Amino acid sequence: MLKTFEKLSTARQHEIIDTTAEVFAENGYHGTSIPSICERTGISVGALYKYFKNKEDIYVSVLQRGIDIIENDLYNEMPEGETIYDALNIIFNGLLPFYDNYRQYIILYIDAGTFSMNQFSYAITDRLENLASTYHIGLVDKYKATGSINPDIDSAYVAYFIDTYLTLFSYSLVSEYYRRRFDLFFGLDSSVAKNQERIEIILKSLRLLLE
Amino acid sequence: MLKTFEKLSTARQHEIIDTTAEVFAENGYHGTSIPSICERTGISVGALYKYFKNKEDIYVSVLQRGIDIIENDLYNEMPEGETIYDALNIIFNGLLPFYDNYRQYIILYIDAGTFSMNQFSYAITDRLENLASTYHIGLVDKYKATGSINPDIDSAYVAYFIDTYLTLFSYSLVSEYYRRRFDLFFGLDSSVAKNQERIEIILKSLRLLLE
Amino acid sequence: MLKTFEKLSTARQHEIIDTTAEVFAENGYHGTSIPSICERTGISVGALYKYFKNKEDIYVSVLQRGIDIIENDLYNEMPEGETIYDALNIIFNGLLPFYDNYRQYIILYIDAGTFSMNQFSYAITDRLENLASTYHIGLVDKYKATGSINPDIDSAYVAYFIDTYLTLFSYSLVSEYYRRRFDLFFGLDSSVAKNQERIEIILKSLRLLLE
Amino acid sequence: MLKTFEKLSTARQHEIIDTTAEVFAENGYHGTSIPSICERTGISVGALYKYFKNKEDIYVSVLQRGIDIIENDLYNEMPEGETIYDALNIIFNGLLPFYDNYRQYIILYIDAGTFSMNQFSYAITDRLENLASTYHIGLVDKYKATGSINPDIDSAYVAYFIDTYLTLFSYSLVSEYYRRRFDLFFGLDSSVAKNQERIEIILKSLRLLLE
DNA sequence: AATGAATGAGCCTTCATTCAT
DNA sequence: AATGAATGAAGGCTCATTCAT
Repeated sequence: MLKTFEKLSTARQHEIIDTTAEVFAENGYHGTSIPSICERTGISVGALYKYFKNKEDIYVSVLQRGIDIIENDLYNEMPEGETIYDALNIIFNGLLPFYDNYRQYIILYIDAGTFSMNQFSYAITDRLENLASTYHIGLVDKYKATGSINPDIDSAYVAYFIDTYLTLFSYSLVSEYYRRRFDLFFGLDSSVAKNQERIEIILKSLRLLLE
Repeated sequence: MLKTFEKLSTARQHEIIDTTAEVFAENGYHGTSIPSICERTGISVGALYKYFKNKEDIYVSVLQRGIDIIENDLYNEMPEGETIYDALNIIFNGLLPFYDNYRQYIILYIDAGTFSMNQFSYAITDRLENLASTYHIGLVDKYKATGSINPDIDSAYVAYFIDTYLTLFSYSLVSEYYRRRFDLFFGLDSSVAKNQERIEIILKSLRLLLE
Repeated sequence: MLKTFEKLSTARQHEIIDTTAEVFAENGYHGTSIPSICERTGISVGALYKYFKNKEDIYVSVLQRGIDIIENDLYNEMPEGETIYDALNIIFNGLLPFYDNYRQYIILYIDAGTFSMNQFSYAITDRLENLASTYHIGLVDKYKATGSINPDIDSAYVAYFIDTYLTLFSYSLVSEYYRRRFDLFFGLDSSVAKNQERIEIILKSLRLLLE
Repeated sequence: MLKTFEKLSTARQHEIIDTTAEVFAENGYHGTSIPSICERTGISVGALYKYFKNKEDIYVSVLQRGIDIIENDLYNEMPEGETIYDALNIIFNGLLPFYDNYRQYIILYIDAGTFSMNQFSYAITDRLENLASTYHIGLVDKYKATGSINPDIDSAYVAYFIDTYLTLFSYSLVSEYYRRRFDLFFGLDSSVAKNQERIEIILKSLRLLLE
C-alpha cells in the first residue's frame, strides 16, 4: 500500500516539498518549526505527520527532492559547445534560471556542508557528490578528445578546479557572505555588480589558468 | 563602566569563549541551548547574562574572537619561502595545528556562509573577508616581484584561486561533506586518506595550473 | 435498525472485542490509542467509529463481553466434588485455562477497581458483583447441606473468605504486584514458583481456617 | 549539591507531592497531564521540570512518599491490645484517619497492582511488600506468644489472611467497586452503610475463622 | 558580582474524531 | 458499508530570559 504522501498528485507533492524547502532554507533545520512549515504549505499538523514520520524525515525528503532536481535540471546532459569554454559558459549561465526557480535548494546544499548537519550527510552523500565529480570529469575528458584542453593534465585536477568555481559561484548566488568574498577579490561593488559580470570574471579565470 | 565580562582575566575570557564556540560549532546556533553553554563552561546562567546581553550577543562575541584568532594565527605574517610553492606549502601545513587548537572556529566560519546566518554577516564581513583577499593578493604580488610567478597575470585571479583552495581545504578538515567531495574527485578512500596526502594533491594542483 | 457491529458474525464480533481487550489490558484506558486498536484488530478507523460511538463505548463493550465470558466460563455451573475442598480445587484449577484464553479480561477486571475507572463502574457493577456473591454463597450452602462445612457459621462469611482468596489469586496470575505479595508471605521465589504450588498453599489455607 | 526540589522546606515538598498524588489518584497515570498537576499545585511547568526529571520521575516520587507515609503512619509500631482481636481492632480503626488524610495514596496503591503499571512495580516492590508481610507475621508471632492464637498454625497463613482483609478493606475505603463487592456479600446497603459497621463484620469474620 | 529558581511560550508529536470518497 | 485523509487541540518537555537572594 502506498504511503499517504505518495497518493497526492506529483505536482502537489513537489509544491509541498519545494515550499518546505524554502522554509528550511530561510531558517535552517533547527530554526525551522513544524507550525511554520504548516503555515507556509497550508497543511495541517496532523496531515504533515501522516505524510512524514517526523521532522528529520521531512528534511531528508526535501534533500532528496533537491538532488532529484539538480540531477535532472543541471546534470542531465552535456552542453554542446565548440570549446570547453563555450560549454562552461552555457553551464554557468544555466545556473541563473535554476537559481530563480530553486534557490532554496542551493541554500540547503550549503547548509549540508555544515558540521551540525553531519547527521544528514548520509542522505545526500551517495548520490550528489558522485554526480558532480562524474559529470565534470566526463566534461573534461570530452574536451580533451576534441583538443581544446591539454590531454597531459590529469582530468581530476581540472574537473575539481571547475567544480570548485561552479560550487562557489552557486554559493554566491544565495549567500551574501560568498558574494562579498568574491566581489572583494575582484574589486566589485556588491550592491550593483551583476551576476553576468561575475560569470565573465570566472570564465576568464578558468581560461587564464587552464590554457 | 567596563562590561562585567571584560573584568575577567584575558585567559579566562578566552577560555569561556573558546568553549562556547565549541558548543555552537557542534550544534549550530539554533541547536545550541543556553543551559548547554553553562554546563560546558561551568558558568551560571545568571553570570552568563551578566557577561552578555543575550544569545545573539554571545554568538557575535564568539565570531569576533574567531576572527581575532584567524587574524593573529593565520594571517599575521607572510611565510618565508623561496618560491610561492614553498610559501603555500608552509601555509597549508600551518592549517593543521590551527585546526587542532581551534577547529570550532573553522566550523563556525562555514556556518557563517549559511543563508540562515545572514543576520550575523555584519559581524564578520567587514574584517574577515578583507583579511583574506588582502593577504593573498599581497602574497601573489610578493612572489611576482621575486619572479616565481608570471607578472602579466592579474594578481586577483591567482589570489582568488589560492584562497578558494585554501578555504575548501579548511572546510574539508571539519566537514565530512567537503572531505568526501574532495576525495571523490581524486579517488581517495575517505576512511584512510591523510591530510598530508590531500595537501600534496592541492599543491600539485596549484603548481599545475599556475605554471 | 440493528447496530452495524451486530451485523457482523458473532465470531467476528468476539474476535474484534477480545483483541481490543488485549490492547486495553496492556496499556490501560488512557494509555490506549484508537489507532493502536485499529492496527491490532485490522479494522479501519472509519469502520471502528461505525461500530462504536466513541472510545468510551468501545471500552464499555469490552467490559460487557468480559462479564459475559466470566459468567459463562467461570460461574455457569457448580463443580461436582465430594467435599467443598474438592470443589474449590476444581474451581481454582479452572482459572488456569481461563487465564490462558482470557487473561486480558482478568487484567481489565483489576483495572475496574481502580479509582480513575469509577466512571465505568456502572457498566460492570450490576452484573458482575452479584454473580460472585450469589455463586459463592450458593456454593457454601450446598456443602453445608452435605455436611462438609459447619452449618452454624453464616454462609456470607465463608463465601466472602473464599471469594477473596479467589480474587487475589486471579490478580496474581496477571499482576506482578499481587504475585510478589503472595510469594513474599509464603517464602516463594517469584521467578521460579509455579501456580500449582500457589494453589496448594491457598487450598491448605482455606482448609486450615475453615475446619 | 542538592537537587532543586530538596532545597524546598520539607513541608512544601510534602504539600507538592501530596497534591500531585491527588491528581494522579483521580485520573490515573496516563490520564493525568502535566499542566493539570501544575494548576493544582500552583507550580509552573518549568519549575516542575526543575524539580523532577520527567513525568515518570514525578510518579515514582509520589509512590515513594506514599510508602514513607504508610511506613511511618501505619506500620511504625505494634498496637497494644490484650488479644490479637483488640490489636486488629486498633489497626482497622487506625485506617480511618489515615484515609481522611491520605486517601490518594490508598488509591495509588490499588493502581500499582494494575497490569499497565507493571513498569512502576520496581519503585514500590522492594519496600512496601516486605513491610506488610514482616509486620503481620510479627503481629501473629507476638500473639502466639501470649497464647491468644493457636501456636500450631503456621504464622504465614494467618498473617496472609489478616493482610488480605486489611488490604481489601483499604480498597473499599476509596473504591466504589470494592465497597459494593463487600456490601453485597453481607447484605449492606452501600448508600447508608458505615465503615464502623464494616469493621465489625471483618473483625467478627477474623474471629470466626481464626478461633 | 554571582547564583540558580522561576516563568510560560513554544517545541515536536500524537490523539480522538469527522467526513469525503 | 468501508476507507483512511484530515483536523487542531493537547500531550510531555525545553528554552531564553528575568530576578530575588
